[in-house]
Amino acid sequence: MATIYDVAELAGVSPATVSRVFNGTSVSDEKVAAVRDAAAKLSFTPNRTARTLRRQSSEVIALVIPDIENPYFTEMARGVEDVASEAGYSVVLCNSDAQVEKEATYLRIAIAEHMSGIIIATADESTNLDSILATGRPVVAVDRSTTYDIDGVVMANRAAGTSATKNLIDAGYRRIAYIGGPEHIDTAAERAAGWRTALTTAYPDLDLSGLQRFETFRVDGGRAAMEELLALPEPPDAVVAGNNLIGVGAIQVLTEHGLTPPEVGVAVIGSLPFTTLSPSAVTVVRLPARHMGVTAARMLLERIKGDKQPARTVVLRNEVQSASPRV
Amino acid sequence: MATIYDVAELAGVSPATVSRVFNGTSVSDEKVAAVRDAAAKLSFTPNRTARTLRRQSSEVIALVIPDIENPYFTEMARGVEDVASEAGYSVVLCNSDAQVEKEATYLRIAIAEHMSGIIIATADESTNLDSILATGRPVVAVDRSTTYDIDGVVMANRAAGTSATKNLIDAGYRRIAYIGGPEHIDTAAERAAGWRTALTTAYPDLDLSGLQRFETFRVDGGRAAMEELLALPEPPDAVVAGNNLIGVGAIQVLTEHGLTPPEVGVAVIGSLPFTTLSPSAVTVVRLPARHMGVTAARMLLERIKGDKQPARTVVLRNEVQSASPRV
DNA sequence: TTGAAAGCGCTAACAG
DNA sequence: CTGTTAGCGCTTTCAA
Repeated sequence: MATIYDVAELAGVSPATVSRVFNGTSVSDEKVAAVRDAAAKLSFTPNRTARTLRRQSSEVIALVIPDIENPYFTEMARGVEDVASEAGYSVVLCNSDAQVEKEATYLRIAIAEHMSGIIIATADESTNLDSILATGRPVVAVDRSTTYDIDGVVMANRAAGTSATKNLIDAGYRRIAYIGGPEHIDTAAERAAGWRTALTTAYPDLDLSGLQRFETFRVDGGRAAMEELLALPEPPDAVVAGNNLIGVGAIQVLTEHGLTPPEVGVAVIGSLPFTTLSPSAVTVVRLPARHMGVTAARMLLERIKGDKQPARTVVLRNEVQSASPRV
Repeated sequence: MATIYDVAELAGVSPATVSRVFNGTSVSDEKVAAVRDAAAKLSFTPNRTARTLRRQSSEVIALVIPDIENPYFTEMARGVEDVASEAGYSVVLCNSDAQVEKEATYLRIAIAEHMSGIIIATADESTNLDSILATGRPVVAVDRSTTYDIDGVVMANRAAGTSATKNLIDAGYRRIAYIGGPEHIDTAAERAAGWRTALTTAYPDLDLSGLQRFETFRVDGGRAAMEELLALPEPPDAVVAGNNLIGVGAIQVLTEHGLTPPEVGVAVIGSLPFTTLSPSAVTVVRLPARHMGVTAARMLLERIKGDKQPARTVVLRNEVQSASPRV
């Protein structure tokens, strides 16, 4: 690997000049040319590690998510990546697997590797951001809010819960169950609150007990909860799924029981990019995951550049795509 | 940020001793204790950048994939990550977006950041690995084979094409189309070859012209091709999808046309983790993506540790999950 | 505009 | 077992 010294020697200049050429500070045209020539001849690539050590920061941002296999998060990652790479930053994707310890490890690595910022969808409400914040690095929370005073981008979760439920109500369903993620994740709690409000407003006398399930935000969570609901003495006639994967699990179980969607109403909070369902069978509250990633990345980049305004939280609107009316 | 000098001073030892404590070389028990104490007091985290610069290698491996939104690749990433983090390595996920230029950028970063190895599913047959190989870094190819003499892990692609097709033949279909990825990607070509062999063996007089489509390995590719096939004067009565996303697209279009699967036979090469189809409607050739990631990571780690045996290629067997027989 | 020189924080000889 | 010391390759004052 050629170093800046090799290039300097070949170009007949000082190492400092080579550095300047690669960092865009003023150097005479001839020397620029000479340096570029020499660099090309030696196929020189600046050593980022050395630069990082010297500068105490690197053009890398960490994106920490709880489930890399969830298309919702990969779609978000796409958004982050597009903005970041546009700005010359690379993105390190870290999968916390919804475990606080794994997450802590990645946070430690982010510090030790001098990464310049973090975008994080926390694993848990117990995620500790103290040490990372103590280093002064900007952190943007996505998808889930935190108790810290930092920038955030979230979905309109309560509204999502409400519109999903209302949609089902308008379609004529009544006993509408809700399957959400872990209760202590605010995203899940908010969506559940939206469901409860919509339902009790429409049917004040409906007994909600047994109709609400908290599960993992995964396909198996949706499956388990749906099986339970179906086993109820008085099963629901519709269900709101708290996220995309729960929706998939619930629909799978319904299908297996011969209850293909409009028969039991289904509304899913989150898109189902890879379903093969007829698009009109299920109500989908689209969550703009890519947009969330884009927004978070932009905010982070501004902070990295030194923006000092008070912490902001952006709430992203969602869009309901109704199922066709029940026949 | 505390440095080893701060820790050394507080612990009353030399910086070298601190370094030794954190790298597991022999230090007397008392000093180890003193150092650990001091480190804890200062909440010291070793600076990885400095270590990397000094050691000329870091415990980071790059995983370069063409589509981060494809569950096949994220499942693989999971496998890589599990093995890597077990061994104390972190994984940087790089999305080449099937573009050779983006891929080249990431490869350059991998060098410049001293990453110790690369696992890559190449974007294209024109991917150039020369410079990365010139640095002596181990590279493992996954999913797609390359022209380089390096380790690889691939699926039994031709066999996958054959069994998918045979399965459909056994179910009584005859005009079986094939929708695959770009012809110049060997994965796609091999699967197509398997389809062709199976079909011409069973029906030597069948005219295959028009029945074969090369598209992008994405949902829209599957959709477009399926629409074309359906518009044929003599449309196929079944279709083999060359990967999971193409399968999703094809099934979507069929559903929209009222031709739900067993009506038109469908076999998909690759799993459909998020479909809501009744599992018995479609034949799935399961590709062990996670296992591919695990295998690749293990091979890479061995190479990093200095394994010098000749390049190996591992071919992973797949497992067919048949649709129920046509009624 | 350019060069000399001093580190960034760590590791690895080399002595002791 | 432990300390001293010389860099890894780069950036960035400070002078010229």
